[in-house]
Amino acid sequence: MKLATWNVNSLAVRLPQVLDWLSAQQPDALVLQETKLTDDKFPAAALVEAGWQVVWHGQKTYNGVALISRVQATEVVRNIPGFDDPQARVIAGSVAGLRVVGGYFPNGQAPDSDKFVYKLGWLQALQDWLRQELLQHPRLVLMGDFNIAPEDRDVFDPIAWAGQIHCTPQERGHFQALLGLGLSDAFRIFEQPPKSWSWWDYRNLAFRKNQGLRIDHVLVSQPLLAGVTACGIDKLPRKNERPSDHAPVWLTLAD
DNA sequence: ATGTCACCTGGTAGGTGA
Repeated sequence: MKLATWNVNSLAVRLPQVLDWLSAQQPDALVLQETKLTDDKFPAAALVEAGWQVVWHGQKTYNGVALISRVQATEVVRNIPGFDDPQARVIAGSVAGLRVVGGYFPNGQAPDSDKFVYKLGWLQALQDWLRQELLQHPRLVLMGDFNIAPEDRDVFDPIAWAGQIHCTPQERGHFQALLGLGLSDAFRIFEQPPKSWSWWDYRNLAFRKNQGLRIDHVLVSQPLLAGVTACGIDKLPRKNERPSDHAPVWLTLAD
């Protein structure tokens, strides 16, 4: 079984690349972030035509998430239950015996900004919800654009980024709190090449210089841990014409 | 190098967010 997450930075622009990637990789589920489409503009027909099922949760201009799967997702949840959020950042559904939670975590902009306050509140609400969700659905995968680099080895220049957004102790504390729920960072189950990133700024020739961050993650619950067979970052789409600034992160599980 | 990209409003650019 294969699962993946990809921040596409506008599905209107990246739909052809998503269709190509689905065709090549044949995942059981792919969660998208930053679709940047209202629900009425979502390209469901094109995905269904290609043989996929999809549920989505969007808004105007910003954010927006989707869950694409070979089998129709059930028990679909949009946003964090009980957390009143005007921003479309979460979609969850049950696929092939797994609870799949896709999230576009707030960026936070800067540690002294209002957006950072929102980010921390959102992270707390996510944690509180997932604690309950794991009781209902022990076989759970949380994946998406976390906008958190968990450790210094996830940052191309940890000295320059120390205390900056994505790297603050508060954000990293929240990441650890998610692990404390019994989740594991699938990427770190395996030996990985050093300087593995999932995002490279469009500016500064960052991809060419491999100056990036690992901020897109796949976390698996304890009952799934022993069945994880591989996890990686697919840099190929980042080399496309008109790429997203993020690369897909994928996971394989024994059936 | 504050060097890009995507989207909005409202207009043939400027602002916002990432």
